[in-house]
Amino acid sequence: MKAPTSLAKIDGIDKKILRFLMADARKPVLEIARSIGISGAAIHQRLRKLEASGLLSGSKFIVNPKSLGYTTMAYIGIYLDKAMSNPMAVKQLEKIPEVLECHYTTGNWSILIKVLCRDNEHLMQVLNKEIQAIEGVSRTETFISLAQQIDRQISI
Amino acid sequence: MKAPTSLAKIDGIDKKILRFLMADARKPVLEIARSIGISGAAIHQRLRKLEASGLLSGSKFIVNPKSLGYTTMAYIGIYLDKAMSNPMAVKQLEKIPEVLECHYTTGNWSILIKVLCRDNEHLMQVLNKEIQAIEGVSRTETFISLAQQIDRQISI
DNA sequence: ATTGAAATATGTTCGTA
DNA sequence: TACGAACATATTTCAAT
Repeated sequence: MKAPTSLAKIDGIDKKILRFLMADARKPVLEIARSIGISGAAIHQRLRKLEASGLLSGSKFIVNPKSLGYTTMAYIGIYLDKAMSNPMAVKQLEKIPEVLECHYTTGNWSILIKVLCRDNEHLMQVLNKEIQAIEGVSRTETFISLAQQIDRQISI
Repeated sequence: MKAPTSLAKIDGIDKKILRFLMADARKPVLEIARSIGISGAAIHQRLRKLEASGLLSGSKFIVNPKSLGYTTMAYIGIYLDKAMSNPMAVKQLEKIPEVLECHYTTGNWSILIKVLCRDNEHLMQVLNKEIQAIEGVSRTETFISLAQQIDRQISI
């Protein structure tokens, strides 16, 4: 992945290609080619350019956490002591596999994290034994997601 | 995607396959086969089973929003009037492309959303002209993400 | 930037163990 | 489940426009 120095210029064909692949990363380039009416080689070249520009940062298989028994998602706002630097806290949070996202935020908290746990009991363990155990964490506020109703990427 | 009726049973080989594909959805199955020392046909068969079980819910190309000029991410807690039902609000939020996630949460707010905007001004527009305009939205609290320091899926 | 064609590699199915 | 072989597709490169 390259850090973008300037904005990527993409045209309508790029957008069509991206929309296909954002929905299904394994869609064959030749299928896309037939759908939008240009050659496979052209798409291949465009994808190389998009990747080189840093606009494409890879692809992922999506696993359904519920199939693995992970049904409890929550956001946790974390208050940090002044003494505790954000990077130090993040380093500790990285070691906790249940922490899927970590944001350095404006507002009440220093940090907002998203965690995924098997159930409420597991969430409680993670809160009490993992998060609260981090030095510098003074207080937390937890918001359990009862349902995730929207989940998507930037619209192209 | 199938809703999981029971927990998926996956073994070490399944995990290895998933780890490869979660990191790079386009990694050729035959490459994975060579890496872990079983035949491509076996992996193919396992992937079909994992998909049928609902554990695999597709794949995505990841686009870097910064390359498109989207640099401001924020979480917004939304207070809904009692009269406004959650599904009605979600229906309106779905129409706003800047809204990437929407959670029905416990705690202070009725809804927590994640939005992605070009800049602070764009965020302000979305807040004032889109979110606040939704009937039933009484108040919002915004937390801007100054930096996202962790972003990953469930660990397998 | 795009194309078609050639060479290489992969996806997919199937019979068998 | 896993395998290998056979067939169908896809990826990748390249010379030409």
